[in-house]
Parts: sequence; C-alpha cells; structure tokens
Amino acid sequence: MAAERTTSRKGSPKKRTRALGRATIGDVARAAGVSPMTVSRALKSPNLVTPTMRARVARAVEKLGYVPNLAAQTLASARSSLIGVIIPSLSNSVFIETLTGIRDRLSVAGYQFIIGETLYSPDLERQLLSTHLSRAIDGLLVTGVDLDPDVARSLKNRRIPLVHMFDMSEEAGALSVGFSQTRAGYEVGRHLISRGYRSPGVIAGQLDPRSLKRRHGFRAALADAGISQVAEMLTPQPTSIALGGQLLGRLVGAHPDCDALFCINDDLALGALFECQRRGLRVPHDLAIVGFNDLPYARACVPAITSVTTPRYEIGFQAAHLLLRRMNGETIERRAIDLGFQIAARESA
Amino acid sequence: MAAERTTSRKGSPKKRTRALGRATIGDVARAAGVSPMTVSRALKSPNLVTPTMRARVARAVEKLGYVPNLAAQTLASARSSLIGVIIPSLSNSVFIETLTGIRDRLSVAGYQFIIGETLYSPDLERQLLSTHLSRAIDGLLVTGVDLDPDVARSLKNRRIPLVHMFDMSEEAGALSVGFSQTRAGYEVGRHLISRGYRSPGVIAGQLDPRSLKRRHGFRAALADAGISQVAEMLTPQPTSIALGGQLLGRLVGAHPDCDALFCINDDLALGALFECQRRGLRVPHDLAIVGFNDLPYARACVPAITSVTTPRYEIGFQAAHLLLRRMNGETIERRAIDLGFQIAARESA
DNA sequence: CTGAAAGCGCTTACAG
DNA sequence: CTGAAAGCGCTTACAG
Repeated sequence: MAAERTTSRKGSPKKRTRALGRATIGDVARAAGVSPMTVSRALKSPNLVTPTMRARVARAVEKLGYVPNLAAQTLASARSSLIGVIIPSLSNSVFIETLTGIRDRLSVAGYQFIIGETLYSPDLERQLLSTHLSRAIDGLLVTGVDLDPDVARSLKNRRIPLVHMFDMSEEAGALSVGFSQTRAGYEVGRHLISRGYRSPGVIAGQLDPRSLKRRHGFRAALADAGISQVAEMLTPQPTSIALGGQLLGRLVGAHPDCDALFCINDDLALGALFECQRRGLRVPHDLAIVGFNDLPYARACVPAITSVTTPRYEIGFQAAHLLLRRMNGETIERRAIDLGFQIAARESA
Repeated sequence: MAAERTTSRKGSPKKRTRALGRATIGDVARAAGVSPMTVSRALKSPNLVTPTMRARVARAVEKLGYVPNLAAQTLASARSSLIGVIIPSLSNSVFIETLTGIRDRLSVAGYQFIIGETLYSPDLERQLLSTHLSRAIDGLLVTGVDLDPDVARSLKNRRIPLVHMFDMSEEAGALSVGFSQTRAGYEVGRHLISRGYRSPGVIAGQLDPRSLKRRHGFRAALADAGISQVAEMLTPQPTSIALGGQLLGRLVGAHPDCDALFCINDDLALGALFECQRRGLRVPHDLAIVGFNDLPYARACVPAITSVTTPRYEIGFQAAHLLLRRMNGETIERRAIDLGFQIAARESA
C-alpha cells in the first residue's frame, strides 16, 4: 500500500497534485512506518521520541528529501516563525548593519524575517504593517518609538510582541533597544565647544524624529555653553552625499562666519567635506566637520571625519534577542536597553 | 445565529482561539450574509461577483477589519505570493538598489519577497534556498548564473521559475537580466588605453565570478593593445574602502611604474583614492583610477572617480518583471536581457 | 453568479 | 512514548 501510493504519486496522479512532487509528512510517515505525529515530533521535539523512531524518521526524511511545508505549519500552529522588521530605508547602511544583527540572532533561533521599508512615510508604514500581519508574523521589530496609534492598537489586540529600535521608549511596558539620540547630539555639541569652536552650524535632511532629537540635543549643548545663535540649513529631502554638498554651500553662503558644522549623518558630512575641497575650504582649519554614525568612509577619507560611533549591529542583535525572550514569555527586567554611543574624534573637528 | 457566533467569539471562547481575535473569511461571510466562497471571490476576482455582493462583502471586511490569512491561502492554493531573492551581500549598495527595483515591480503585483544573503558562500546559498523552498516560494531571483547543480535540479523538479541577475546566462532556456561583465571590463581597458595609459594594474577583492569576469575582460583589452604585463593585487577578502587603501599600497609598492588602476568596484576605488591622498600621489597625474558601479560618491569625491555605470535598479525591476511573466506562463522571446553599461569618464582617469 | 463539499499539510489536544 | 481525530482558514473543482 505504501509503495502503491508512492508510485501513484510519481506516475499518473489520481488526485490534483498541487505541491508538485513535494513529499509530505504523510509520505515520510509511510516510508518510516510510523504515524505522521511521530514524524512531526521527531522533527520538532526529538526528545519526545525514542532513538529508534528518530532514526527511522531521519532516514525517510533524507530519502524523500522532505522539506516541511511552513504554510501548513503556520496554519496549524498559528506560529509563522516569521518576524516583521520595519526600517526607514534600505539604502542607509546603518539599517543594513542592524538587519545583519537581527539576522544573526534570529537565524540560530530558526526564525526568518520580512523587511518593510517605510521610506520615512507613516502611511507606508501602516500599509507595510498590515502586510506583515497578513503573513501572521510572530513578532515585530520597528525602527523608532513613534508608532501609529491604530497600528499599535491592532498589534496589542493580536498580542504581537514588539521591540523598538534606535531610540529609547518612554512608554511604560514598551521594549526598546537603542541609545539616546538627544544625548548623542548633546555630546557632539560639547565636543565642538571643548575644541574651541564658537559659531557652530547644523545641516540636516530627512528630519525624521531621530535626526531632530540629535539636533535638539546639539542645540541644548550650545545653549548650555551660552551660544544661542546656531546657523542651520534643514530640509525634509532624503539625505545623500550630494545633498551634503548643497547644504554646505547654502550654509556657508548665508553664514560665512560659521566655524564648525554638525552634519546630522555621515552622508551629509562626506558630501560637505568634498564640497569644501572643491571650494578650497580647509577642514578643519576653515571649517570643522562632524558626522554621525561613523560609517566606514568616515575614518578613511582625508581628512578623517570626526563622527559618532553608534551600535547599529548590536541594536539589531539585542532587539531580536529581547523580542525572542518576550515571545517565549520570559520576564524582562530591563525594558529599555541603552547601548550608548561614542564620539570618534578625528582630524575634521 | 450569526450574531450568536460573533458574540461567542468576543466573549468566552468555546473552542481554542489560536488566531487571537482575528476575523476569518467565515466571519466576514456571516456578517455579509453570503457564503465564504463569495467573500473569497469578491476579494480575489471582483468581476465574478455582482456589485451588490461586492459592496456587502466590502462593508463586512471593513467593519471586522478582516485581513486574509496568507498561510491558509498558501496552503489551499499552493501559491505563496512570495518570491525568493538571493543576493551575495546586503552591505553592497549595488544589490540594495536591485532589491528596490525588485520591490517596485513585485509590490504592484501583490508579491512580497524574502531575501537570502549568501555572503558569496555556495554552502550558505544552498541552505538559504532550502529555507526559501520551505516557504513555498512561487519564484526565484538569483544573483549570478552559477547555481549549484543540486539546487538547480530541485528547482526544476518543483517547477519553480527562476531568473538570473547581473550576468547573462549561456544556458539554453535560462532566463537572465544583466549585462556582460566581461565586456564591461573590456571597455574599462579600452578607456585606459585610449587615454594613453601604458602600465595599468588591477586590484580586486572577493574574487566572485563577476569580478573575475571583469578582470578577464580588462586584461583582454590590454592584450589586444599589446600589453601583456598587468600588475595585479588580488585577494579573496571581502571588498571595502579600507581594503582599497591596502591593496593600493601593496600594488604601488610592488609596481611603482603602474600608471593606472582598475579597481574592481567603487569601494576599492574610493579607498585607493584616499590612500593616494594620504601618500601625496596625485590622481590622475601620478596614478589614474577607475572604479566600477558608479556609486553616488564616485561623482562626488575630489577628484571625481571615473567608473562604470551599471543598471542595478533596472536589473531588479526587469528581472522581477520577467519572472512574473514566466510565472504567468507567458511565452518569452528574449531570454537573456542585456541592459548594458556605460563608462562614466570623470577626473580620475 | 453563487454555494456546499472536500482538501491543502501540518499541529493541537486528547487517549492509551 | 505513540497515534487517531479534528481543525487551522483558506481555495479548488464541481454543481446548479
């Protein structure tokens, strides 16, 4: 009978053969001479099955090239082994490193993830979340702490564990892994003050919540040092190297006395540096430059750019770790994990 | 009865409520006073359903906040609406742009994708493919044309459509979207020759098939011009800006007469440029530099780097498009789509 | 155009 | 430790 059925699969299929040639748990069970449940257990909880059974199942799995159907697993168990990840942009290598951290933690736990790229749009974010929900994600990792209230509610309704990344959540019970963007900006201000700069400026693009917090902290540090006049060139456009050059141009045009520049991220800083080179402005002599994130080129370029080293990989890894713990129902003592940051002082400021 | 059942869902659940509070197609059907099948049709093929029905279903969907369960859909239909994408590395922005192209084409077609990052390891690639298969992907997009034979066979067995990206497949029947890596390398060689350089060198990392083809083409162009001596510094290490600096150092140390350098990608080129600046080598006067891919910083840096513009976004978009056509069973006339490339001649060479 | 029945390939919850 | 039954939430394939 077993053989009968097996050959009929290969030969002319009597029933519809939707999953072409794909072995099912039933096929494995028949080949191993056990029940489907035993196959299921042997695969998921080997210790609940005798070694003999386990071996027979293993042999059958091998022979048939059995690969479990995750859709069936998901439907039956209401667990998808899928984690949703929401990041603003794939083209920002900051988030790519975070993704790598997430993957490294998740993959050993047998989870995969689907990425949603919001492009900094709350609308798109809502939409992406809805897609993620339809895939029955078991957990969610979101960049930032500002989640659409509707979305937050539906996540709560469906009991989907959630961890925020890149910023510290103030909300009671919320889980977050990141660092204080405001304090990071503040330290950049302190750094420039301590180096004797007295007319600092800021250039920023995107103007997402985290960038604005950095700027806020930066201005606070200057204010604490008695400096209230801060040259600024802000735009909601996405940041890029090219934008850095443009903003630098506009800022020094409007504020020729500006002696130091906080660029809200490294792309802007690199673009500003190149533009200085084109204009014959010496860095840091004529203008000091500080970036943010410490991407690889910051230390490589000439002069090397002073920046802020942020724990991007670690944020992803720890956020994934925290999420898994929450999903396992563990009690979590530290709900907001501050991974800190560091000023990398180099030649440019 | 309908109301009865609805309230029992909200109140004390009699049965196990696995999918917490989540409305099913049955709930929608009851609320709309139609059969589940009509709901299914109204959602998937609205034109098969009368406008009246459609409206009733729409209202019920809205009211209940119904989101389809894709696991159930996948299991029942044997179609997952999931596409597997295999790329070597997320930290290479080349592939990020490709991903963006893929997403732009796939999202309008209602498909999502899962990414597998091979880190240039065939073993990892095999493993990732197996994971993708267990998610029942409907199609696959792979970087490169060299697929593990075992994997290729199992894809064929399961009739999973496949499109190669970034290189032209020679295999009969295979679908690919890209450009000729060899010819691109050749044109770089031609460019340097035409500019009068006579002692060109190459630096390369990773040494993946596509890099090696570029190098091969480059050397062919030099050979055609009567130059057979080519200084080379190759390493299997992953490429990076830092590596570019190191390789530059080693190459000019060993071959001080080298007058032009083909860097197998822009990261290497930028690192080489920075290292030249540190060493006081004037680019291009003392050493010309050519990169590959034309990433944003190539045109921004000082001097701007001559590079090769590659259609990365378009490759992703077109590959996804081709895959969808294949999945729809359309007949495909052009199986290998060559999107070409362009030399972006700038200041550095 | 609409619906009742059966099934997709697993796991849950219960027996033994 | 092992298994038979029922069900997860959809869609396929038929009827009408």
